[in-house]
Amino acid sequence: MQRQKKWVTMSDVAKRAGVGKITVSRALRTPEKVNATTRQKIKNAVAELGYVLDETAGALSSKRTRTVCAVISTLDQSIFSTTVNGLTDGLSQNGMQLFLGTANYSSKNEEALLQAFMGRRPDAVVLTNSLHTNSATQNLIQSNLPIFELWELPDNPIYAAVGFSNFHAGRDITTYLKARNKKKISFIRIDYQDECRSRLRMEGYCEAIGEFHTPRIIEVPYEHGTSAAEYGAKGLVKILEKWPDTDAIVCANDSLAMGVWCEAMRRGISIPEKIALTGFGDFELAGAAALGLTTVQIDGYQMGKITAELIHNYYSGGIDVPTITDIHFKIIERHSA
Amino acid sequence: MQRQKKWVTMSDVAKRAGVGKITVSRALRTPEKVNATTRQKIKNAVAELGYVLDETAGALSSKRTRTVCAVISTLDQSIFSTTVNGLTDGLSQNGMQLFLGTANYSSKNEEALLQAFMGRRPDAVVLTNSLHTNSATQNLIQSNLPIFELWELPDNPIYAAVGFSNFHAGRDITTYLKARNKKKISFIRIDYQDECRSRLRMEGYCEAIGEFHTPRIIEVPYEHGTSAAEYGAKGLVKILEKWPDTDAIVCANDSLAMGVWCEAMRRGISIPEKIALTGFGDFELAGAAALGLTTVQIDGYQMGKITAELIHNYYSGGIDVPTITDIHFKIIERHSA
DNA sequence: AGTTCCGATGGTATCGGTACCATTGCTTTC
DNA sequence: GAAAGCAATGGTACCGATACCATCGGAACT
Repeated sequence: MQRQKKWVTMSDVAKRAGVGKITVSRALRTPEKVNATTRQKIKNAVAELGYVLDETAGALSSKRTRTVCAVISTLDQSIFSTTVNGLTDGLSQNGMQLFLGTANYSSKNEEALLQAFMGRRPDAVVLTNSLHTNSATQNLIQSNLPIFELWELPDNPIYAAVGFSNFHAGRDITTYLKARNKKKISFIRIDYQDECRSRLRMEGYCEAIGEFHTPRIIEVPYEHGTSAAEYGAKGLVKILEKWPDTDAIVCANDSLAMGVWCEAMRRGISIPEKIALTGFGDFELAGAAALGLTTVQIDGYQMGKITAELIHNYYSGGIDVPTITDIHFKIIERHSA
Repeated sequence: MQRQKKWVTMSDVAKRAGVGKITVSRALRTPEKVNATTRQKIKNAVAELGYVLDETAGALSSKRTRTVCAVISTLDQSIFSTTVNGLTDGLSQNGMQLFLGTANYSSKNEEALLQAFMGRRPDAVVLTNSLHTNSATQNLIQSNLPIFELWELPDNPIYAAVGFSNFHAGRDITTYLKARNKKKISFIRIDYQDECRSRLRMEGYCEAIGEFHTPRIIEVPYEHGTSAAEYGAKGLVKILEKWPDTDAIVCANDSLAMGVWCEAMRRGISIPEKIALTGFGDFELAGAAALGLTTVQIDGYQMGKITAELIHNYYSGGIDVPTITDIHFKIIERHSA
C-alpha cells in the first residue's frame, strides 16, 4: 500500500488568494455571501491548486454529512434499481451522496447494515424493506433522523413514506380483468422473508374477487438461487392442475409473469386467448417490443427523485415533509390481457 | 427541520468504563491489543450507552474513510446491479461502505461525479464506464488512489482491472455458432455513447467470422428512452431485409436478444430451427424457465466481491494488487442455439 | 451629526476521533 | 542483577473544515 497523496487544504487556498480561510469556506458553500471580486480570486486559487473541499472535515464541524444511507432489499431485480438511480441523481444535484447497502429481504441484515450506517452519521435514511426488527425500528426513531420508507404506504411511517398503495394496485388490476369478462382469475406470488408488499397486492386481489369466486392463490416461499421466472413457470403448472378452467392470472411481478408466459408458450397455451396474463412493475421485459405484458407501472425513478427532494427540503428549512407521498400507479394495457 | 440528536462520544464511553478514550478506540478498532477484562468493560459501556463510533471523525484523524466510491454506467439493466451487490456485500464485511453514483453512459457525467466523490476522500474508486475524459483520467492518476476498472480488461488500466475479455466473449460465442453448423451469422449491438465494450464483443465476432462470410452487423446509436428490446426487434427486421438467409444472430446482450426472440415469435420464425440466437450476460430472462437463451454468462456478483477483497488487501498491506484479474466467462447452452 | 444597520471579512474554539510518543509494571536474557 | 523487551494503557497534539462572535467601513435613517 502506498502513502496517501497530500491533499491541498483550505488554508492553502486562502493563502494563495490572500484571504482568510473562512472566506474560502463561504465562497464555496454560500457564494452569495462573498463579494464577486473576492469570489473570483478564490475560484482562481482553487483551480490553480486543484483544491477539492474535504467533506469529511466539513461533516465533523458542521454536523451535516450531506450523505444519505439507503438499505435496499435487493438490486437483482430491476425493481429498485430505478429508484436508486433517481435517488443518486436527485441527491447529487444538491451536493449530497448516497451510501448503498443491500439487505436481501432479511430484516436481520437490514439491522446490521443500519448499525454500520449510523456510524456514517447520515442526514437521512432510505429503506425499501417493509418489515424491520423491533430494535432497528427503535434505533431509527431514536436517531431522530428523517427516515423514508419507499415502495409502500404504511399506516404509521416511522417518519415519512414515498410510494403507492400495493393493495389498490392488486385490487385494480384484478378489477381490470373482471371488466374484461374474465371469469376465473388466479394469483401468484413469491413469499419473501421479511417482505409483505406482494402480500398486500394479494389482499387487493382478494378484495376485488370478493364473492366472485373462491380466491385462487399460489404462494411459494422464496429460496435463494431460484429465479422468479421459475416460480412463475411452476406456478402455471400448479394452476392448470388445481383449477384447469382458469382464464386469467394476476402475477405479483413481471418476472413471475415472464415465467408464466414462457411456460404457456411451451405448452401451446395462447395468451391472452386461452389465459389472460398481467404483471406488476413494468420492467423492460414487459414492453411492447418484448412480451407486450399488461401490467402495473410504477415510476421508480421518480420515487427516488422525489425522496431526494424531500430530503433537501427538510434541510432547507421551512417546508414540512409530508408523512405520505403517493406517487400512484398506472395500469398499462398491452397484448397479454 | 429538527435539531440533531446529541450523539454519545468516545469520551463518554471511556468515562463510564473508567479507561482512557484511546483505549476505547483500540478496543473497537483493534480488540486484540486490549486486555480481555478491559475489553469487556468497554463493551458493556458501549452497550449501555448505545454508542456508535463516529466514522466521520475517525476519517479525519486517520486519513482513512473506509469508503469506496463507485461510478456505474447505469443500474437500469441488471448487468451492473449484481456487481454493486457483490461490492456492498464484500465491503461491509470489512467495515467499509459504498458511495454509489450513476453516469448514464456519459463520460462527462462521470467526470462531474468523480469530482464530487473526491471530496469524500474515498479509499478506492470503482468504475464501470470504459471511456473516461482526459481530465478525469488525470485526476484519477494524481489522486494516487487504487482505481478499479470493472467489466473489461483494458491494455493499460489506470491502476487495476477486474473483468473478462469482451473480445474473446464475442469471438467464442460466434465460434460456438459456427461449430453448430451455422452458415450466415449476423451481429446486433447498441452503440452507447462513451462505451466500447459491446464494440469489443463485435470485434471478437468479426475475428471469428474472418473469411467465413462478410460481417453482417447492425449497429444502432443509443437513444434515451428506447429499450434494448426495441432495438432487438427492429434489428431482426433489418436483418431479415438485408440478409434473408441469416441462420444465426449474435446479440451484444440478453435484452437485445429478448427483443429479437419476441419479434421472431410474432412473425412465426422458429428459434432455433430457422434462426439460432445468442445473447450476453445471462440475465434472469435468459434462464431455462424463461426464454432459454444460449448466452455468455458473467459472474457479476463475484466481480464486485473480488474487487472488495482486492481493496481490503491493498490496505491490509503486504499483498500486491494484480493489475489484471480475469474472472472469465462461460457459454451457457440452452434451447435458442 | 450621531446612531443604527448591513455587507464583507477574519480570529478562535471546536467537532470526535486517531497518530505518536511516553509511561508503567512485569518478564526475559545473559 | 542490570539491561532489554514487551504488553497494556494513557496524554497530547493534531486532522481540516465550520460555528460563533467580533470587527470594520460605509450607507441609511432620524
